[in-house]
Amino acid sequence: MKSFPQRQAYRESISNIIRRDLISGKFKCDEPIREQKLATRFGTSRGPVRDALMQLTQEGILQYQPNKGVRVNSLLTDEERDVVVAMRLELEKYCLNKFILLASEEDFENISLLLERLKSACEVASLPEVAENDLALHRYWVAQASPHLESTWIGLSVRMIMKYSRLENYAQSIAEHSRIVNAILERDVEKAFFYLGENIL
Amino acid sequence: MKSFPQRQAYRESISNIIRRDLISGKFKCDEPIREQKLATRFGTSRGPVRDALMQLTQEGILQYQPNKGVRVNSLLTDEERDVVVAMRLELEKYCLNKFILLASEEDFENISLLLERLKSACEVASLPEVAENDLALHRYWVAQASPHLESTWIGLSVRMIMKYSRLENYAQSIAEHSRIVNAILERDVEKAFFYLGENIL
DNA sequence: TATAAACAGATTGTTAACAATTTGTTTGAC
DNA sequence: GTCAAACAAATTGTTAACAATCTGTTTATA
Repeated sequence: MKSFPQRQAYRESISNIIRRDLISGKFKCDEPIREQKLATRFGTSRGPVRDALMQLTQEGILQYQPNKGVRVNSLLTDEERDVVVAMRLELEKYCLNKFILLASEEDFENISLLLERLKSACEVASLPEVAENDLALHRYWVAQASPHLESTWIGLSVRMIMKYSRLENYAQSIAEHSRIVNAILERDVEKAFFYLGENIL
Repeated sequence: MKSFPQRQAYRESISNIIRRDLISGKFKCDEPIREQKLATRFGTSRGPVRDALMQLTQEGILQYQPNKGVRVNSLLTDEERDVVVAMRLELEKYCLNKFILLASEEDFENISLLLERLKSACEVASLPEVAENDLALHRYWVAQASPHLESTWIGLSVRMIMKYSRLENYAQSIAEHSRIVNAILERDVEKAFFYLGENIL
């Protein structure tokens, strides 16, 4: 496990919150996003907000136009989503394999905990929370296996979820992730790959 | 073809220049990058420079630490590079196929021009220029086929090149890209895929 | 009425100053 | 001399003010 930086930068906290709002559809598509409004909401000046918006632009969720600010980007086409799915799967398989080979007991405890959190979110049936915990679980093994590729992974995953989310079927989501985590705990790479492929599509 | 935004934002121009410097290795690995220094160099204040640095961080070229600024990120491992190659190939094949189906005469002229520029850069044998024109050519069909995925593509491609560049063999680079472009002009998808696969590895 | 110019308001872009943090150096005690 | 505390310099983080740009409305003119 890695220790957190002393103080997480404003931009990170802010972009995380805005990203959650975007995933849960709190902003309409093409609706302009105003910096001052967000600044007052977060109790900061426009600077850190601009940073956060720019980060989300780079992730592909928002679209930037000079002198006009950012808007919610249009969704991926079906074909683009297929490509993104393939890329994410490629990336996550690599990470999952490496994670299984190197994971410590502490890692096992952590993903078990993250799985429990996902189950709780599913029971409450709150879509944004389910999405957040789903991503957090996957993100764990990506971050452990390859910090280099973590931000690439986020961009792919968030846009995948925004385009079309299978998360509404909560029971299925629990089942799929339980199978993946079990395979990891048994250090069974092939099985983990199989269930991951069933989950990411 | 798309028209450019009225005025390209500072951040873009600046990050493009810094990216080129990074590709050509003007910054040592782990060398800290100072905002003020760049600001005076570009004749602006630190604001736009911070934006540019943040964008490059998001692309994975730089690494950010709170209160410590950014440094040149460590290179991908061999395994990570293989994954990135596979992802980029997946993405670029999709774009190339779509581009071949939809390209206009003007598009053909544009990629022919970009190919000529690449040849010129190869004759001058200036590595950073070769790299820039190589990327510019590929970027053209990516941007035309899928603006949505353009920024994802940049991140993958730049880090691929930085890890290990086959660009030193200028004659080969010319040959490979000529074959790809010819296949495009003939609208021969299979052939284009084949030569693309030989080029991206 | 239709069109275009002029204006006013809102919003983004940039800058410089200030605050907070880190980093390097000096100082002092042992 | 070694170590640690205190200080100084450099650097990043944040803010508020100002400049430039865009957007919508009013007004003048034909």
